[in-house]
Amino acid sequence: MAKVDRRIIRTRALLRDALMALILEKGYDAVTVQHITDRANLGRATFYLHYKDKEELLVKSLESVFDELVETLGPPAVANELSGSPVLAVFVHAQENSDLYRVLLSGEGSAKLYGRIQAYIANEVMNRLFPILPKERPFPDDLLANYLAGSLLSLTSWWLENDMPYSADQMTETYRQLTFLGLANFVGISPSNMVIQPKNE
Amino acid sequence: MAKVDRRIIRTRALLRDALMALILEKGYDAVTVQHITDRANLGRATFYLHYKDKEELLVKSLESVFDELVETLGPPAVANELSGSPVLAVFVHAQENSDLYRVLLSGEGSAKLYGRIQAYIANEVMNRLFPILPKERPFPDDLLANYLAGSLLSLTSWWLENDMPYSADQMTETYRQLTFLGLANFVGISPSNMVIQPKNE
Amino acid sequence: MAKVDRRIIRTRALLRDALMALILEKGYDAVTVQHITDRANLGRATFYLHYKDKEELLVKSLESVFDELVETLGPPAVANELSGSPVLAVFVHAQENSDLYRVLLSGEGSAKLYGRIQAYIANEVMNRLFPILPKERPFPDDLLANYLAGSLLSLTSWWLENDMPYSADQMTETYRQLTFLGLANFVGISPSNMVIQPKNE
Amino acid sequence: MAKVDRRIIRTRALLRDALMALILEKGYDAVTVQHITDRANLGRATFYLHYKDKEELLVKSLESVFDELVETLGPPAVANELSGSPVLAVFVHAQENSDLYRVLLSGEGSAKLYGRIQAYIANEVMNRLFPILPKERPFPDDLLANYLAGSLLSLTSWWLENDMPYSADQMTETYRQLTFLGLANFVGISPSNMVIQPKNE
DNA sequence: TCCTAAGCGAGACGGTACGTCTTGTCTTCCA
DNA sequence: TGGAAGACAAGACGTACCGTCTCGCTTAGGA
Repeated sequence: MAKVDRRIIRTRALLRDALMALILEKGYDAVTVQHITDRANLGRATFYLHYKDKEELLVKSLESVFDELVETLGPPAVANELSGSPVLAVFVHAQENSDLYRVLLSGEGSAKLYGRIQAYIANEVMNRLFPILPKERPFPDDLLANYLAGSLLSLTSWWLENDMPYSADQMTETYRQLTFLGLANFVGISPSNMVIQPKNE
Repeated sequence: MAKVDRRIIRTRALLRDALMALILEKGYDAVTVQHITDRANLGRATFYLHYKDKEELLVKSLESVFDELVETLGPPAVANELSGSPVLAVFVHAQENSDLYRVLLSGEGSAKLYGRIQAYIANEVMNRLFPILPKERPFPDDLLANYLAGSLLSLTSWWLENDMPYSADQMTETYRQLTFLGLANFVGISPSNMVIQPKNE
Repeated sequence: MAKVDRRIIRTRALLRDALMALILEKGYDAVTVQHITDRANLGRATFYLHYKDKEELLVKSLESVFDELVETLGPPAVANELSGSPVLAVFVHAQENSDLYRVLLSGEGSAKLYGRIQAYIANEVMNRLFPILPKERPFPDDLLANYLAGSLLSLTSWWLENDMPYSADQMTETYRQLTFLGLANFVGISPSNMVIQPKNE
Repeated sequence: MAKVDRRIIRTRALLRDALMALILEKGYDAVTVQHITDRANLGRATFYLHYKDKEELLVKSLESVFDELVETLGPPAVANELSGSPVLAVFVHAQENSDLYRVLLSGEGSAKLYGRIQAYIANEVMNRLFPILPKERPFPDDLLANYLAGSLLSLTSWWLENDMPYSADQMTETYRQLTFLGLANFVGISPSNMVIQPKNE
């Protein structure tokens, strides 16, 4: 078994922490490898012993952050009974790591990253929500998963950028109302120019 | 009045076209100023006579693309009666410029860009939709606008990445159903773990 | 015709001078490109606009130094009558550039360089001396040329390393006596163990 | 007395052999410590347990090669009667180790090395030749020793680089003729521009 | 129609970051 | 204790872009 040198653990933690701190300070694009290693008190060459480039460090580092989130969710099978809403978990996690999320979701994070997070959430939606929905669904699963993930991230972005004016519970409820009940329930009408004829072909 | 040299028009058009072509070929980040000017048969220094950097050229260039879209929408005031759904217009525009949208929305576009587009759409939503909604709305306007814009972009992304398996009309209807009628209308239930108690404070 | 930017001339001169100064200070191997450009007040990248690496700068720079020497020799054809001894010219040139020669010939210069100089001199010997020697020569021309060049450099090395205890004239005469008259003329004997039987085959 | 671990002997031999093989393959400068230890199947750190750097290993290794040569010469005192020409011994040794000499003398060897070998030979010349020469000598001893050593190395270089077209005996004779009898004996003249007036001061 | 200010091509230059390579030191384990 | 393995700091390498800056050429549009 590959026994990992304890120094490696330490070095990687230093790099991860330095990267996170620097992203929050100046945005992902503006951070250089030199900055990271300076902050971590490591040689620049050492960086390359562990990661191919900035991107790889970021991805590996985020994995550990999101692994935390996934752990709080528990196994998909029993999620709906035991562990409360996974949506709530996302808002809570975002609240606890608000600095990080703020950077990732809007402004300075790389677009690749945003897409990756959305895909990640969409995947979780598929695993957790769909098993408890009726078999018959009028839309393709991945369309739906993508839509729900995108909506969730939009709300989260707005929430963080406006300094979290509501509680995580309230945001969860808002999300539920918007996605499950629909706007019509609240505004009373479907505006006329939204009513279009189904394409006849 | 300072009459603008025709060469300036020409040069800027060449730069814009070169940038667009190159983004489609290799993604925004991978494009360099040198690439752009090579493609446009211009000197690199010439680029800087017109734009501060790649970003500025991109933004200015996209403006012209989206101005096109806005023109098809017509003035907000009469939108709901005359010009059909603005949502449909977005899907149609995305279809007509699918290569461009694909790059912008997923993968290689800069995150800043994505945010800017979302904000742009959110703004249009505010201008066009809200005047025809009831005055009383249970959510903050910008939350709603952001949510609707995010949902629209999510659907558009999914659509383009899956090679547009539906018509623009169908996507518009899907969007309407999801956002206005809500998921509950289709799946019949609001899953139990989504029902949470409003925070009492 | 390629009109060379005057800045280029200036930049190359700065680089050459910086290299020479630094070689004298710390030896060729210890000089880095960064050192050179720092000394020359130029950006490091600028170096690479002009030379592939340190070696190329050195070679190109030495060419200009030795071109100077060759100019004082004049054309080979008339060398023996008009311009005095080319050997003397070498000693004089070495004296005038003693710092440089000291570095090149012993110690810190690269071996490649030493070989190149010897080859250069050997070539000049062929061009200048052989035309005025009798046609019949008992040794191959390049053996002889190499021998004479090597001897000359050996003497020059010794001379410089011992702080030039003789004049350039005296060194020239010494060289002439050793190579043309031979040791036997001065020590009277050919030591017994040097007398070997010609190989009969 | 500290009995030297047999493993140490073995390790050093491996390092020496690896270095020699690699120098022949790619030249001294291009060889790295990593290359050496890879070839020797040793850890890189092990190298530094035994030698300060590449240079030290080289010098120590060459000592053993040249110790061989010195052994064939026997003690200086009786050299002239018993052991044949030391010059011949050099040519023979060079022939037997021609690959090594080729690298050391021309092209890729370090200049420091070349100088060291020349100094080594000059020293032997002083010890072996001068005792059998007349007391009165018109040139400083070290000038002479250096000259003879330089000439010998020049000839050896030429010989090896031209694939040894003559026997070691013939080279020895050539050397004797050139250095002891002088060129004048063969070409008949001392060219006019070599005749210079002694400097009167 | 000329002339003059401008646009432009060409490319040198100072910078900054990159990812790679080598060196020499150190520490931890194994035989 | 000698050696293997390899983490690490240091720092040079050559490359790639960036944005700025001249320098001349050419050319459009006002005199």
